[in-house]
Amino acid sequence: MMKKNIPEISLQRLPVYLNYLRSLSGDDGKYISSGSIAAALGMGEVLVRKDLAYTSGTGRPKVGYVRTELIAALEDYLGCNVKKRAVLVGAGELGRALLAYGGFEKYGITIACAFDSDPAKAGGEVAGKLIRPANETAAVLAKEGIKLAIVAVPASAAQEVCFSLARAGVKAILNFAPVRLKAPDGVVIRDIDVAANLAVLYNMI
Amino acid sequence: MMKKNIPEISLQRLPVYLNYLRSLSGDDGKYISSGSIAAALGMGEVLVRKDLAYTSGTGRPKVGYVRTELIAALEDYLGCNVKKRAVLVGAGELGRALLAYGGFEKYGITIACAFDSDPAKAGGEVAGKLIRPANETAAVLAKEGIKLAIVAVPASAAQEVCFSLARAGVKAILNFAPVRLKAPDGVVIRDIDVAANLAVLYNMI
DNA sequence: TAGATTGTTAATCGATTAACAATC
DNA sequence: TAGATTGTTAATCGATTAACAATC
Repeated sequence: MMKKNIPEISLQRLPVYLNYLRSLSGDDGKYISSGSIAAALGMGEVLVRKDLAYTSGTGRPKVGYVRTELIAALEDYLGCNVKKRAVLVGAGELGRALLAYGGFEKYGITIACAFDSDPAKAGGEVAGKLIRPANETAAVLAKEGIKLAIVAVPASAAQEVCFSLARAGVKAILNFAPVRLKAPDGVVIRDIDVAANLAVLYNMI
Repeated sequence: MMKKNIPEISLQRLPVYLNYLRSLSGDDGKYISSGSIAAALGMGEVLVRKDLAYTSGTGRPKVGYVRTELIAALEDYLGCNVKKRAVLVGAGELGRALLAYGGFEKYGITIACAFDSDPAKAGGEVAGKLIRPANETAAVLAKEGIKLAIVAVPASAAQEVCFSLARAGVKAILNFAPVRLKAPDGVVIRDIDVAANLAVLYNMI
């Protein structure tokens, strides 16, 4: 299903490199080596080179990588230059915070609108984004050809929402409800359970 | 540093089991087998047994695990019954959503208060939780002996915030700023970059 | 008892790291 | 040229899965 033959775990690290490279200013020099990236991020330098090799961001022995070229290679590989639209389902506290969050644009992703099953919320707007009634979901997704969704509904509703999104053509779901969602055929899912993450950290102290 | 000798990756799965077991109702039967847990969560059954063995939630051949005992073992192992306090730094959109989020209580974690460097926000309240001025951070953390923090400040400020939290005695940080934070000695960090997660998903379609 | 399920030991698989030849 | 750095092949490490003995 994955278009590219990069291991998922390497793919997940690409945004980390991209963020770091973007955070450097012009006067950090034109070139950057895998060793200095690795040191800054606390990783092994061979790992960095291997990951970067997947993006075909190609370095030069002795000098390293041209920072701007590497950024461009990563952006290109990750599809940052492809305009994509996503929807958000569940306009509760977290949902509204995500609607207002501008960080998706870095990756070429725009949140088109939100859906909520509460009629009292429908019609409202957050950060200029309309909250629509849940029963319009399938129609809007089909009409706009949207493939990405963020789920921020209560745990009890999440799996059902996931199935309807899949029926409406969604191919990737980022889920914030604290349930492990079963993935419908041809749909990729990533579950982020914020509270569980903090609980796990506590156990690592 | 980790108190227990469980692999981190197993530890991260424990909340998944716990959520699933809690979601079952009483009339799903007294016993549950590793096989049925595995099937429900889409994982291997040996993996489930190995993970559960770390919690000493011990099963009986032929019958499986007593669901309530297993839940108790997981809660106990994860420290859900130990009352813990956390603070939130950065009361922006996401920060305020997290302040209002009740999901931490499942793991025995209470968010005590928030801090924000914007004087206009200080003094405000979200879900009954006070937003205090950033310059009170060290004093409050020391006084309350708080070890857990959630960081939801802009990327440019996150590393500095991380260092001050560490100086003030924080041992674990859940970071939502899109930067890989360097971990001060004795501090564990988990970075969650929401936008990057969605971008990665798009590349897995 | 027979059969189902656990817990554990051994085998496999995949990811990371080490070694090193290529090269600018 | 010599030295630094890349890219790749081989070795290591750790996690998952398979096999199976123990047992209720």
